[in-house]
Amino acid sequence: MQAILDHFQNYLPLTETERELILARAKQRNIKRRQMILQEGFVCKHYTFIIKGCFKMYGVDDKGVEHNIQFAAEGDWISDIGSFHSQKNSRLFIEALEPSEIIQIEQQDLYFLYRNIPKLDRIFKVIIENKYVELQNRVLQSISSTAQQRYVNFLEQYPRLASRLPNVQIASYLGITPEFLSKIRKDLSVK
Amino acid sequence: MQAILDHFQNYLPLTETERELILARAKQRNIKRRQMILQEGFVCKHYTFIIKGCFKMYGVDDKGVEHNIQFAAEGDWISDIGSFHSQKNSRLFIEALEPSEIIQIEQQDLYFLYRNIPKLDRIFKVIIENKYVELQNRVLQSISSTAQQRYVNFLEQYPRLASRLPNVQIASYLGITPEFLSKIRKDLSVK
DNA sequence: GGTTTTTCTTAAACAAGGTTAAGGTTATTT
DNA sequence: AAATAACCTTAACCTTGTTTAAGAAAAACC
Repeated sequence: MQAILDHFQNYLPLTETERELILARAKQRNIKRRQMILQEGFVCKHYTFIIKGCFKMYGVDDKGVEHNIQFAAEGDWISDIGSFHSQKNSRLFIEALEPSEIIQIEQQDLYFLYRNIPKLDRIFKVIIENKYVELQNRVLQSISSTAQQRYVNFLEQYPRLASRLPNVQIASYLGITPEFLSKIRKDLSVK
Repeated sequence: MQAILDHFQNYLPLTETERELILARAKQRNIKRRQMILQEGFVCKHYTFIIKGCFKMYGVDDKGVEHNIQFAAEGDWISDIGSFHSQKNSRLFIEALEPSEIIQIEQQDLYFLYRNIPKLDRIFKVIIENKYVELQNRVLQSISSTAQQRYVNFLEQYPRLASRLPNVQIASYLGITPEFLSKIRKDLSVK
């Protein structure tokens, strides 16, 4: 549980009282591989912080194909922010790709923490600003680059993830078929 | 200038003192069509709020082609958040598509406001959360839908923007050529 | 109000990426 | 340890989107 305090303290120092408030409202869980912590049609009840392991967040199209919106590993947050705040049903899934350890905070608890620790507004503002910049780069890539460029870029930007994830998952993240990714990898290895 | 106070007060009420602090640090400007408020190779100095008019934010690839990352009109904020906070050179441009009126806050002034009005952390956290959700939907679309679906979706989601922008700009935003957008429009009109 | 610049469209040839199907390999599960 | 399921690759064929070029229509500028 110390992990989440350390995480916050990377951004701003916390007092002993603040740390206690947070710990009282954060719950630790173990998650099995393939287990889902959010499913389409349900409200996203938690902000989830990953201590260990790896998750994917994805949508499923009318043909039943999964499309990976995001990966998250140690030290990342994952949740469907839209559903979390609006309390409307999500159209997304969040699923463990590995056996994982997480810390979860429920919506009402997080709101309580925001009210009692104003610092947390700042911390989460900065966290999401960073995620926003990342996502914006991804949008730019997706409208301006070929699949091969996007793949090479993914390898450079997330080497740890790349070596840890099956190519099927990476292909889904890049918006291409596994077959085409296979071709790209062949082309790259020939060069 | 009242516009920016109204905007903040959509999120949370402000005291008279807070309103004065904000006004003292926000500067109003008029911008001509085609004028740039950010260019590649420069640091993004301001958070910009749009009172009237419309802007595009874009990157330019090695062939000199522009790729629109984002449009922003009345009531929106626009800035290269990454460059703004890191004070590193931006790789993006922000350019007026129409004669516009804006309010700008410099980095040091915004940081001053954050320090003196903790509420603003909350307000900007919520603003960027909303923008994050929007962007995430766009990523999902871009990895899961055809150009035609993305165009139809754009028309539905941003009807005001769609009728206000030239198709060339929309094509750039969708990640397709103007020629292909033209074909899509023809196909849609035949149905 | 006329001129220049941008915008929109069409079409043919081409490239990027998808689909289907099949076989081989590596992980997981029991 | 065997059996099942997931993963990776190849290749032929098909679809989606790009390129190039050219002409018409509409805006913006002076």
